[in-house]
Amino acid sequence: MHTYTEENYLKSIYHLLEQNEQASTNDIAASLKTRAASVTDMLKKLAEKKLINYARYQGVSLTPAGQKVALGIIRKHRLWEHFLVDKLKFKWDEVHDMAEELEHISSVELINRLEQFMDYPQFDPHGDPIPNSNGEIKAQLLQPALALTQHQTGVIAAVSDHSASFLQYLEKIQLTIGKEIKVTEITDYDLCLEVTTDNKVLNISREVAKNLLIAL
Amino acid sequence: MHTYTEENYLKSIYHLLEQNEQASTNDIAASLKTRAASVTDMLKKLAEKKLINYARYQGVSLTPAGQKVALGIIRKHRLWEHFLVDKLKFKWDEVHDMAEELEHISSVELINRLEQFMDYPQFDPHGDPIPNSNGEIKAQLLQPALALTQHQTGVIAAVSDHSASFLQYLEKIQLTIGKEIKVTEITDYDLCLEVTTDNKVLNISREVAKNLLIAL
DNA sequence: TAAAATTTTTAGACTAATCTAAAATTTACA
DNA sequence: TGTAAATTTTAGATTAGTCTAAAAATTTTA
Ligand SMILES: [Mn+2]
Ligand SMILES: [Mn+2]
Ligand SMILES: [Mn+2]
Ligand SMILES: [Mn+2]
Repeated sequence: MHTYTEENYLKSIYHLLEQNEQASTNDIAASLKTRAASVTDMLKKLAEKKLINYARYQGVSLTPAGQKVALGIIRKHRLWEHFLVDKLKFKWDEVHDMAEELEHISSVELINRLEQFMDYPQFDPHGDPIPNSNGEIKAQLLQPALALTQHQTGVIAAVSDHSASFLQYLEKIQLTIGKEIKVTEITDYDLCLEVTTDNKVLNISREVAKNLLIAL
Repeated sequence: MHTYTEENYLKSIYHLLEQNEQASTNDIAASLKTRAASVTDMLKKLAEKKLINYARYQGVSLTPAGQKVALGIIRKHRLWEHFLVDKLKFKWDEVHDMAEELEHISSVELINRLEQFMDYPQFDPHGDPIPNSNGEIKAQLLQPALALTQHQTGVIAAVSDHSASFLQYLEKIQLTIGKEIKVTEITDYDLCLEVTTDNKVLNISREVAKNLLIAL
């Protein structure tokens, strides 16, 4: 169908447009660890195949066809991550690189069976929603823990930093998906939040609170 | 480590040497659906990397390093096939093409966990032995059902034709792995064998009997 | 054992994806 | 508003893997 590389470009563009409302040539290059000149070449090719809308110097958007491909890859990535954690007992910080390979396994039937085998999970190990087999994805209503006011309570639903070091840190301090936290104090002078969970009191930096997403 | 293509060449050479004691340039080209000229190029590259022993016009053999890579790919192929049949409930004639892709997923830890998840299976769905994580593989003692004499009994252990049509036929007549069969009559004039299994009498052609492997 | 047939290798070209360096265009701001 | 800075595109090369056509080597066979 499409090459491994084309799939990665489409997924990358999708993710950039999720956050930035803009997917620039340089941003795509950075996210794929390649060069802007290479990106321009590929954008022409993807436009030729009607997977993106592209005009020189004007940035890109995904066509419905391109969006469908991107969501198919994201669906596979997240279902495989769920499998690795739920069935093979990997930790949530260990699965991303394996899923980067597994997401390109072409069979749609395989991924549908895998989904059934795991009883139709709705979220991946990092709290991200899993698109269904029609490419439909539930928008999540989330806010950073940083936005919580004093004495407010919330449930950790996802993370916005997927780096292994951040995930390992959260694991260590036991701030994982599903945990309820209460902001017991906000200290202005040292930029930290005091949160309480499981009757334990923790101090987390504003940087950590920014990347910890709370269900609305 | 090695490219997808290099891995396929090594696996192909391994399988050819299993059967033929010779892996010719043309045989490799046929098995990989490519051209002899392309094979020669790749053989030079694999020799450069010390994965095969190669001298112009003299054919090839695998070095210990090449053998190890080949067995690693075969291990992954067979474990994934077992997963697809045992856990995802695919039929034995449906899994080969998916395994051709999955065998190139690089993580060794992933395949070891998958093996553990399935309780260390010894054989894939077609009766082929699964190499262990050290690349050791048990040699199977098998003979074609065709070699059975009248009134002799044997257990079906594997197949030597892996085509979907052959596997579907065996499924239909219920001659599957593990079944005990007894040769009740050998008819010289129409080239068929009469076999009895589960108190049912079946007639199978010599071609089918040739590809049905019996444990010794 | 020499010609014929077959197999294998070489030569030269093509595609997908990448790169560096330079040119073109857009954006920022003095 | 015009110059400087940043971004993006083009030009020209490179690498892995593939191809066809032709040459070289081996094997078969008469
Ligand atoms: Mn991931
Ligand atoms: Mn994830
Ligand atoms: Mn197979
Ligand atoms: Mn098999």
